[in-house]
Amino acid sequence: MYKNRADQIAEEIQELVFSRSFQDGERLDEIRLAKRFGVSRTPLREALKKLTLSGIVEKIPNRGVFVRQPGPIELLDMFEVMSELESICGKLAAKRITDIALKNLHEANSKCKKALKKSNPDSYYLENELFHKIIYNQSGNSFLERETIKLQKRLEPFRRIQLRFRGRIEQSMSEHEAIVEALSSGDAVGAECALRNHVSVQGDKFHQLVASFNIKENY
Amino acid sequence: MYKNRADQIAEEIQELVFSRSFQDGERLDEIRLAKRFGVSRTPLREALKKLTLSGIVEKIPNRGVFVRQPGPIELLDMFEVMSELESICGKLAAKRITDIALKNLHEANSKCKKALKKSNPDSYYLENELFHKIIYNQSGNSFLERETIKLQKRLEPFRRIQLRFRGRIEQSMSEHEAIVEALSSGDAVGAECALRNHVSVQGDKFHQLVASFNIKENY
DNA sequence: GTCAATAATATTGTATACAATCTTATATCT
DNA sequence: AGATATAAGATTGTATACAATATTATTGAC
Repeated sequence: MYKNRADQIAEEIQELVFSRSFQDGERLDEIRLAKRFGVSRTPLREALKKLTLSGIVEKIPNRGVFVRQPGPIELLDMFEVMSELESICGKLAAKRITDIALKNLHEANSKCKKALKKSNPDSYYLENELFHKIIYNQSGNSFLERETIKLQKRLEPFRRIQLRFRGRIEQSMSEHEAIVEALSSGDAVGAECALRNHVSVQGDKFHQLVASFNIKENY
Repeated sequence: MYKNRADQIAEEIQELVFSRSFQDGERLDEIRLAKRFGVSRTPLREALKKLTLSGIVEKIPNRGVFVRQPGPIELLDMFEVMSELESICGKLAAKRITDIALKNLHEANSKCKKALKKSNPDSYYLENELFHKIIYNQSGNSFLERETIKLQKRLEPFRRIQLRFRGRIEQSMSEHEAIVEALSSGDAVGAECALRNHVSVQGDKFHQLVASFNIKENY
């Protein structure tokens, strides 16, 4: 899959940041990381550059690169954009979705239901991801699809935690029904609203998001 | 402003791509470019990596990097997203804009009018950019602001050409009035629609965009 | 004792040299 | 003559060495 070690290392470091192995504000020492990954500074610097451009780390000239976890405010901002992007995808998809994709969407939704019955959050997350990706794709706008996926990836760790809260999966599932319904009947406004509401962080979800900051996997 | 030569070179190459000094599909030879800019391959590769991640050039492993000008379809996709982003900024700004910013918005709009009277497209473009940036900023969402500016920059060369078409500036100006009106009265839906319509590429604008592909500066 | 200046240290930024990989051309075999 | 295999060439990818710059520590003067 990967062609060069640099991109591979970028992904690995990103994982370490997402999993909080690297704390916020921590400096990423080029030389130490190079030794850790068994490479020279050159590919490691390329990896750090990539992470800098995607906003996961911050580079201060002649000082070093530092981990930059989004704070609550920035995270809320990102979720706000995410909900708008998804709602746009839904709006466009309502008018553009193909019959085949609609069938696949139903199928993905069924798999979500099965995961819910087995009360398997991880499985639900995966099936849910496919469900949403079908909608991104059926927006008929490749650029929008790519951008939405990019942000989705960045928010993934936080969404995953959210699904762990009691009742969240059930609520998510019932919202899916409204989305499918709207897309099936070509109701652009309905799809738009259903998706915005599905993704946006408001009410209880806000508190859950803030709470997720302090969650330790131990408990 | 710049700290390292690599980022500086990235901007310069980007300019060359935007100004079509580098044709679509053209290979960017690392060694030749390094000589041209008087640096070694290392900073030049960093520059190319940056451009790759922003999508301006495409990197094929072990083959090289190639200029990748968006085709008409991709460009339409990007404009569709741009109009939606702007409309979101407007929707949010309608509820969040400060009195001071509203005053600045009026002022920026006045300057646009002056540029229109002098029939100075370049001046109009600059003032217009400020006008829009105030709205992005007053969305109260920093992440949205950054993302919108990023896309705006990428579409800049095309928007600039569009403004050259007869009557386009006058039309743009009258649309501004509706935007200011909506934002002043806190009309979220009005601002949303006005901005989407202002930016989206439809009708005549579509043909102008397609036509701009074949425009030579000589004529 | 405190402030400033200079030296020492550490870290990033760049250049060059080398290795790996892919493409292309040529030669040989069927 | 065509196809395949091998070798030559070109280009990217990586390692290492060096230069520039910023930070910190130390020394000296007031």
